Amino acid sequence: MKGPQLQCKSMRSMKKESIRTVIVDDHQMVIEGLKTLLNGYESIEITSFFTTGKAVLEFLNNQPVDIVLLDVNLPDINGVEICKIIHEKYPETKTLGLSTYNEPSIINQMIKNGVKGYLLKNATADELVHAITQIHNGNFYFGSEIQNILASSITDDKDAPPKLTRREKHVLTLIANGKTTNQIAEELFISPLTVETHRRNLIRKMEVTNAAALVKIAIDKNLI
Amino acid sequence: MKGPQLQCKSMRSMKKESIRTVIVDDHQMVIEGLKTLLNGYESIEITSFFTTGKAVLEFLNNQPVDIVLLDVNLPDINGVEICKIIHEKYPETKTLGLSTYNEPSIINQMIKNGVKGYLLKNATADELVHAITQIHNGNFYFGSEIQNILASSITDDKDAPPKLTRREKHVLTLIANGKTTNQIAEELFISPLTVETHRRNLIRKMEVTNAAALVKIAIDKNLI
DNA sequence: TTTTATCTACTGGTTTTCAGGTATATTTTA
DNA sequence: TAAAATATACCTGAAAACCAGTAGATAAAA
Repeated sequence: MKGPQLQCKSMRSMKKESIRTVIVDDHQMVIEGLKTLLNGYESIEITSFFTTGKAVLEFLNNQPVDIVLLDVNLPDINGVEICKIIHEKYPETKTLGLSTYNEPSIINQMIKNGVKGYLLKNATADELVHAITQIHNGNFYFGSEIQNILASSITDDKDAPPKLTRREKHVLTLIANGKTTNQIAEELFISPLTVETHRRNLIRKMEVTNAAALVKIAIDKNLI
Repeated sequence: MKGPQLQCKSMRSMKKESIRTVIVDDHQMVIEGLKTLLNGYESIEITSFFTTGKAVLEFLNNQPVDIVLLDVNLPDINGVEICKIIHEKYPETKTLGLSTYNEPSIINQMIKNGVKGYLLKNATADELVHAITQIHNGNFYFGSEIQNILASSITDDKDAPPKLTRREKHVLTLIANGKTTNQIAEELFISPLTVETHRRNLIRKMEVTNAAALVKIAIDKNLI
């Protein structure tokens, strides 16, 4: 399926229309790696690269870009947030998520925020190029590992965000810090009985049996 | 068992003697990045690269290597372990730790296991080369960020490993899973009273006041 | 403007944890 | 081998957590 569909595209410009791609990653080594991996592929042009979310958003303000290779863990802005901003402000620009770890909840959030594909950083050059090409053609691309992760996380329905209220999150944080019901009540200027209620609701919502497990699950789900 | 490197043995005086370096990282992108970054430097020769700990240990069995660029997070063997093995079996070979995150406890363990230097993956090419050169000359090299991390972690004395026993770690894990003292006792075929003792010792050692905080701290310190 | 969600508060009860101890057999280490 | 660390076990009593149900006051959403 690779092959002679290159020239049929009814090009807007002359030559081969290359896919304008930018890289966002806070690690120089990864940036270099990506540049090297994509070096031999003429269809893809690395327009620029950035180590912060702020920088790439500024750039997009002035320059049209086809694909953003977006690392999830950035120093300034969360990758999930950047994803959202990009797709709201620049609907033409497509994002391909990249990360080291395979956290279903993050991937899910990225998808909700409009990411068009997702790869782990151990991807090969071919896989990377394939992903970029697919996404540029309006398709989605998720590596097989990612698909497995997503599939299992959907069937399990596990990382479904249990929708904690603001107050509950606050109480949860205090519980995780070792505060007792009475201490929490003092701190929040409410009755210990109320704190008990929140505590109960947290344990029920998170489907656990005590505070220790509650804390663990909460951390697992990045709620703290 | 490979033959054809025999004649290279006595080439100290030929040109500049290059530093035989191997890369261990499970991410293709990082490997490519490292190769690219080190490309222009003739003094450093990337002999080979690996994506697993097992592979590099096998290689070292047959080939002498000066420097191992060692990622901490590998799929099979823990980077900390590999470090230890390498320095025990191949004292001539020096390791330079590489990782994304700056976890003082891990860096400390690596140092204990003989690592000669440590860099974050956002290091520049110059920094990398400088580190490799320094280490090859018998010095240590730790990036300024790492030094800060180590300094603060020493003064804070915070991540001091509270030295949990095997049994205590086991109990800790079960507590984090929401098990009660009695359930744990059943599972481990010991008296609930014993479990209570372990629980109390855990809470004392970790300097917290209850199980919820215990779980949080334990996760923070990567004990679970 | 209903309806829903959230925060708040209470009663009454059971279970679990936490903090002080003590103590013995086994394993590790110096 | 002697000493230290570890794993095991027990006791008591107080504090805290947990369970189940109810319900009023707001605040947000339909």
